[in-house]
Amino acid sequence: MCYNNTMSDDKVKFDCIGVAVDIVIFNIIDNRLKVLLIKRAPKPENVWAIPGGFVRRGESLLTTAKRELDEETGVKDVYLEQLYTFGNPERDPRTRVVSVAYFALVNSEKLDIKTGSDAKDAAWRDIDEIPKLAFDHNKILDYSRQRLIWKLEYTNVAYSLLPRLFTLTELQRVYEAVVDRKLDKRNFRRKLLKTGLVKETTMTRPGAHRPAILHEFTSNKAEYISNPFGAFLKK
Amino acid sequence: MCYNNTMSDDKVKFDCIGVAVDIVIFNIIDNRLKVLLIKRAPKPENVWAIPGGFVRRGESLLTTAKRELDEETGVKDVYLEQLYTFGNPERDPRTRVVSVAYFALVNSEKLDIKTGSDAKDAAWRDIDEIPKLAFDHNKILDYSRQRLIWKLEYTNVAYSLLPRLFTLTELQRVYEAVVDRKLDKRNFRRKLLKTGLVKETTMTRPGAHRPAILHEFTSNKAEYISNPFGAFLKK
DNA sequence: TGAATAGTGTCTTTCAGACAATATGCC
DNA sequence: GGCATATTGTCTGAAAGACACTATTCA
Repeated sequence: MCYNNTMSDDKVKFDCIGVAVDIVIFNIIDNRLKVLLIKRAPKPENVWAIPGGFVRRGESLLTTAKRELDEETGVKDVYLEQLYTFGNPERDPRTRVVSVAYFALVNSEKLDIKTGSDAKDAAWRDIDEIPKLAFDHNKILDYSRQRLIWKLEYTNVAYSLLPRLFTLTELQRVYEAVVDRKLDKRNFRRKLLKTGLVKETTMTRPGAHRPAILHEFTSNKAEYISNPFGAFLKK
Repeated sequence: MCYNNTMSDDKVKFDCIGVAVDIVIFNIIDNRLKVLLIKRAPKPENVWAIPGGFVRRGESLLTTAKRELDEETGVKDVYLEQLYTFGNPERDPRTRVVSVAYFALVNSEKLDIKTGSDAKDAAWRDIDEIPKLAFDHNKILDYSRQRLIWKLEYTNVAYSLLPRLFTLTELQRVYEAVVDRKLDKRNFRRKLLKTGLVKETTMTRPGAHRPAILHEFTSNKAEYISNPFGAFLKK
């Protein structure tokens, strides 16, 4: 049992439960959807897991998430939102821990994967090649995958997964990687233009063949879009 | 600081944080969307709040939510889902408490509002007449309102807010109460039929005028619907 | 000029949104 | 028959979904 320290008629008594924040960090590498996994140093040792740690005194949940994210990837100011809270009594065999899961979207432009004190190793793993993870982390990952699909359907967060300048084909590859399905190029572009999500620049991507026009997002703030992809991304 | 009780190389150290579950309980009364509020007996005293309590040893978050719901309303087997977790360090001035908010949908058919030991008083309050609540409960309520709208757009959970048999006008009133806007009767029914959400029965509702055909839901399991209201319920 | 990728338009069907008259039961 | 509520259909514009050819650059 825990108690707070204030005067007696304000006394609060409650069971002692650890509160942790775990983060699913998504990235697109080589047109594939990847997740950052770490190999745990603490128990359970040498098992893959998603990054996370306990909430510290005075930290909000979001602050904890940002700190963990910075420790693992060295990035700040990325897309980050709360996902779900997992609290089954047996989810951590060591002691009672409630995990508030967050999910983050980063792009490869200026990533810097560190190996923090908590982790022996870190690696980007393809979403379709996830090993058995510690605790209930596979469940958390399933959940975050669904959320990501939904986010691409109804918001503009795709900007978080790409560098500032990109081609329309690259953007389509992001959507295809997330929904795990080929999309029709003409319909995708028609739909995309209606959303007002992106605009052309005057630059092109030099390549082996016809150069593609580079685009940028009209907004780098997370928001709902006016003509969401909704049904378009569904089967 | 808290520690678990196992052997030393499994030792886990973490700050002591209370984990509570608070529940937003929605109901439709007289065609208006209502929320169950309680008047607190513990500090802060005599302030309205949404029902809730600490997670007990061995309880999952969902179990806690079900227990609280039963204590407050006497109902079981209602629609209940996790909403969001609120964890700002200052949200409870007594001590550090993280609140996992749930939201529940009940119907008036067999409600039994109790006054539990924690609450001096309980009342259904109109969603548009919510007083200043304890802690950050007003924020929780705002959040749950948004979630409810979304749920009606994309899932069949409306069945939770109505008795087994209902008229189409009554169902429309539920949607109107939630989105807080009048809907076109013909378009609503056309859209509704496409969803496959409801089916006719052979019974009618006796009344002062032309009787309406009673309908029932085709499914009483929460699920996404195939032709969601989506855009229809938006402005 | 051939290879590879970028970019573009039409047709059909379905859905959203606006709109008003008829049907039925009760008194 | 009058009243109150229940029930039903059409038209128009927008979006979804299927589908194939032309344009440009480089080697």
